[in-house]
Amino acid sequence: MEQKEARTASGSLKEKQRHEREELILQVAEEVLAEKGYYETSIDEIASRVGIAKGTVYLHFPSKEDLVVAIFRRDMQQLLERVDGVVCTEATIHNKVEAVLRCMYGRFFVKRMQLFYSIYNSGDSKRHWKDHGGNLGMCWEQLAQRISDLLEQGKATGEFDVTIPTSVMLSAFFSLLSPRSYERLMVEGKMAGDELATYLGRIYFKGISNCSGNENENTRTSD
Amino acid sequence: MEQKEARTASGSLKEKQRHEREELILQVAEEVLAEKGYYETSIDEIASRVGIAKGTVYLHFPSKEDLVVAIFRRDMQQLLERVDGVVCTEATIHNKVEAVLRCMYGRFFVKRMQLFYSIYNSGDSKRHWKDHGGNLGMCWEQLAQRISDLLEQGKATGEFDVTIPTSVMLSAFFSLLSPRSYERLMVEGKMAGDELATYLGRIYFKGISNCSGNENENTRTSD
Amino acid sequence: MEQKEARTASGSLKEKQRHEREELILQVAEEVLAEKGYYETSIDEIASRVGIAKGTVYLHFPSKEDLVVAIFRRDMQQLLERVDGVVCTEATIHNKVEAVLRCMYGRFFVKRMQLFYSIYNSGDSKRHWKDHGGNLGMCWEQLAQRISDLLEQGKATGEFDVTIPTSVMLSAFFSLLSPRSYERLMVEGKMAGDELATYLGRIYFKGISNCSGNENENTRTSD
Amino acid sequence: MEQKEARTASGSLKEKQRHEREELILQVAEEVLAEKGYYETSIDEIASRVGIAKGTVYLHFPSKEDLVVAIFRRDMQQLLERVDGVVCTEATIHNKVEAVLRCMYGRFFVKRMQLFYSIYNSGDSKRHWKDHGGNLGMCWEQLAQRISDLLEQGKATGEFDVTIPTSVMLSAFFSLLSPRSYERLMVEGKMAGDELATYLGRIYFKGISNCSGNENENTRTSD
DNA sequence: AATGAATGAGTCTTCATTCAT
DNA sequence: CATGAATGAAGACTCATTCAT
Repeated sequence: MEQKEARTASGSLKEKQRHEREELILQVAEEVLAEKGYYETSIDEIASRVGIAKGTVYLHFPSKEDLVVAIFRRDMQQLLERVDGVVCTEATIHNKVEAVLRCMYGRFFVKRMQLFYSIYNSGDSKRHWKDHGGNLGMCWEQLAQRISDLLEQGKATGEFDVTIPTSVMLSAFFSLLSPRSYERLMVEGKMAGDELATYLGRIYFKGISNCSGNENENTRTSD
Repeated sequence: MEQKEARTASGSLKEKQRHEREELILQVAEEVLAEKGYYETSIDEIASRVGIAKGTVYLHFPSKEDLVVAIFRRDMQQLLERVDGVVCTEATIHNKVEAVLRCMYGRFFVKRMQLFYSIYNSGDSKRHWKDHGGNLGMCWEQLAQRISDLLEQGKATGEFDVTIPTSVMLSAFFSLLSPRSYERLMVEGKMAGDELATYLGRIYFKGISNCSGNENENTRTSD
Repeated sequence: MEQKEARTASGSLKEKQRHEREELILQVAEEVLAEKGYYETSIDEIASRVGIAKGTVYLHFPSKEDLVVAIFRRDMQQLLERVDGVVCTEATIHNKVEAVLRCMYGRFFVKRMQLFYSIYNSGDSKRHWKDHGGNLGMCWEQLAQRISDLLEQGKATGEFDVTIPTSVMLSAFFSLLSPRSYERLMVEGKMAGDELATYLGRIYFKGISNCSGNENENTRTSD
Repeated sequence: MEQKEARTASGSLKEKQRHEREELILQVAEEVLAEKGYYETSIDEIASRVGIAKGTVYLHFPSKEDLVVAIFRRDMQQLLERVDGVVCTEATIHNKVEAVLRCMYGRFFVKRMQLFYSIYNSGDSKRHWKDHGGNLGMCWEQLAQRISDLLEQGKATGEFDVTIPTSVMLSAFFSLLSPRSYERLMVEGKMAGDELATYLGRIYFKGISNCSGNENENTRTSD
């Protein structure tokens, strides 16, 4: 009864609460998924870690898959925003790409990226995620497109090596660090996330740069 | 007494057949696993694809996990042998590393590597595979050690950039191509496996080479 | 706030229902187990006899073993309570032991005891039930202790034969009737449960009594 | 070829060997079954303990059940022979029954009896063993008959209490010691098998004897 | 809206039994 | 005969999903 008074107000209030809860579920789910992997994570665990009932999760996400897809999308959105922010800058192409690299391999996103990798590379991805693939793929494609564009521009300005296909550059960019390797370096190698990103960047950019790399050339001619 | 010869003979025959069957299971299992991932692959499916009964699989491998571990070990063994073969060569360090790279990313091994990646990076790997981890890890460590050694040697000869930690070089080497990216480039980009390996090699070696990469240096100092 | 009361109320309601369901499962399971034995009883059958799904059983009992252990415990508890009730009485030692005997071999408990016997004597009990054995054994020990105490007291008062070790008396007490024999006598011999208990009691008590039993003594000395 | 020479001779030789092997299987099987129980014992284990192939067991016994039945029968046969030997004696009825008791609970047979009990009382016996039940039951009945006769004779001579039904006496006789209790007393109580049998005999015979058991009578009148 | 009990399809695994060699 | 590889039925257990409250 007392709820009737302000239906519109409570509507937006409820809406806000709903959104907050959804966000919380996404955060916790991402955490658990990153920790245990898709198949070892049960809806039960997510719900209990959030402190809600299992059914409530289904009130927000129609299936486990959809939950994961939502995480993908949310993170991709964030990443895209950051990337777009970078692209609009007045910096060098090289610096732009490097900034993007820092986004993805820096301490902030690497956890999320790990999750994507583990699911995206889990073999069954083709069939299993096809239904949602449209959306997922679209997000991913957008990101890939942004980076591709940057790489192409870099080639145009003569910064990047035109003899290497952009698609390969792109793949290499995405593959620079597997989740597992990351963990190794961070935990066993006690390396800071950003330091790592810096090193990887150096390898990558020297690798794709247009510099002649003449010493290499010499060694290469020897075979 | 006369049975003894027969026994050894039939023993080796049986042994051979057993080994063949086992090999067949391993092959098919590897295939299915690569296709569907660990969790989406059921022993039932492996068995029916091989054309045998479920129980027969268990005759050779005491559990699903053991089956996967056996695949790991077998492939690692092969890879290690190849790598060792390469290491013994009289080639440049650079060429040796490149040869190893071709092993791992060339048409032959990439499928296997994909499986390793998908399982190794599946998040729960730490806990789930620990029991067998000793063995698996050992195989993997051996491989990593071989490559680390090569990289260190390359640094010593001045071929590789000493300012980049070997561990990072190693990780980058292992991560050059994620299974998913590979598939993309092969299928959508219609790129030959070896061609791909060549491009990746160029990026990687230029990336870790000791060349000054002065253009890059210039752009880098600008930030 | 208004939910809090409801929550407690509904909590206890749910709790009650849960308990009822659990009790129902225990009853049916006990029945089936007694009928078919541990290994021939499948969770599926228990569930379908209760009229619920297999999973529901696992909602209450984490494993088949735990289900059986729960039955054990529940029945032991009941039995212990009855025995304790008897022990507190002002009756003769003899009468107390007889009352306990009636508990165990009377119509009420004999079914349950049968189940215990069949599992307890199933050969692999040592290994198989060890984990829970702590609890189970404890219940059983308590019962055994009560009866041992009574027997010792009986010896002290001169009612029972001090020349027979209490441990043997105890074992004989527990073994007075095997489940199978019970069934025979009840079904084929058309004997009432309590009548049977009376006869067994007579044999047992005369057997352990301190009476000289001179005829026997005579015949025994003849060999 | 060399086998052809003495087909008849070898026939009986083979026959003997076959019988020896069968006996060996029975012995080992009995051992394992007593150790692990029916359901926890696999044909595989029996075969490997005997040192033969699994299939060979099936050459002698068409099924696991049949193997167990054969053990039953063999042991029952032996027991019956001993009992018959005892019955033909010129001893007192009491002594005869006691001798039978020593057979069953003495060190020699108790292991076998344990196995019988555990299977016979395993709940599913009715349905599960029905096919063979005819035979098994027959053996058992014969034994029961012998003992019943003795008990009846004892009643006739006034040695045993005529007010207790023979069927109850018989059941009590068979139930005097459950396998589990036996183990307890032997292992924990460090009691010799024969000593135990003596104590049980004393309880049992005093229990079924015709002695007035006046002290007991006194205590009994007190309630 | 939130809950969490109930569901049941799907998986791994075991083992008695068969049969080609 | 002996073998032991192959079979496949059966059972314990999990967990995403549904739905009555």
